[in-house]
Amino acid sequence: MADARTPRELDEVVDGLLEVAKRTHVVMVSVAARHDLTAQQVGLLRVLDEPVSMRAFAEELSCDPSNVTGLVDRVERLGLVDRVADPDDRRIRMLTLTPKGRRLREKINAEVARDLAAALGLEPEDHGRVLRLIASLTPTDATPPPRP
Amino acid sequence: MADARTPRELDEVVDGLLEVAKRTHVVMVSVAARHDLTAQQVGLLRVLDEPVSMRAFAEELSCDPSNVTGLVDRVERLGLVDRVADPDDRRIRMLTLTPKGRRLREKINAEVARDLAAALGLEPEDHGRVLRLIASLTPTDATPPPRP
DNA sequence: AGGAAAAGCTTGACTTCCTCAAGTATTCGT
DNA sequence: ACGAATACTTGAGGAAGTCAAGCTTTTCCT
Repeated sequence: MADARTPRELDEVVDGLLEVAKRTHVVMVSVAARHDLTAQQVGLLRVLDEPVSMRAFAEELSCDPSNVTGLVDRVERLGLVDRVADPDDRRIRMLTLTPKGRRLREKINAEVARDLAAALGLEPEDHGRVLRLIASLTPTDATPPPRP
Repeated sequence: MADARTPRELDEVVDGLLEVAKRTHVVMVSVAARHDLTAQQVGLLRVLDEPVSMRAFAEELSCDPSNVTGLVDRVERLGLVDRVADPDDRRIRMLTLTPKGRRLREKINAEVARDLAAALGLEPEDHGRVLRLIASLTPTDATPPPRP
């Protein structure tokens, strides 16, 4: 409807979101580095509250399965994760935290929360608003949109 | 104190923010791929509304300057950016869009806005709320470089 | 049941991104 | 004027990503 305001505003919203994403990434990298890990390795730990197949994790990351092979190789070498064969389907390897991996996961999650709150200036009284906003944004169905 | 609610809520906020960051990244990668670029290359184009030194861009990315050398090499090879010598300080190379680069930048910015809005389910009536929230979050002073 | 197709993972070749250490040019400070 | 700092590049090397090809196991079809 030839509304000139909306696109202009949208540009500012995009800038803001990209800024938030950038700071989030910087936090992930710096928390990871503190434990001699990479941001993706921390991402893997975060997902592994419960075991997940390599295939499922590749989809979570929107990446090729062969990429996950290398990622898991490195994390397994650190003794944080095991590949556990699924008894019902021997093609599947379930990624499972070792006790060491689980301890590190708890510690790292706490640090991510603390540092991210600091990086964004998140105050406790903001939580409600942010949660409501996030809930309304992400269209809970994880539909990755442009599927031509 | 000893408020058990706050940390629990904070965890949900963190999850939401990471989800937003993830979708943002997916959008950047897919827009970039559509033009045979990478997400970082698109990031460079976005920054170059006006010329920027390599040093400044490395700080923007929080990365080592030598990384920018390679990044710019590739984008220069595509004819999107030029290294222009600064007449006042011959150490400095100002990154400058070529006409081709500028045209591509406009097109890509529009696509990022459109696809990001779709990926997050951003409605025009959300803009105001998002903008206010973003403004209150990011501790406005984006204090990157104390400029001597 | 038996064989082709599909699913889950790995391997190998290759690119990009990224860091660190070292090196070159240029400018700044005293 | 000379040493220190700044801006960038180069080279070595790791992590992360893609694609194509291959192996094993499961599923599907008839």
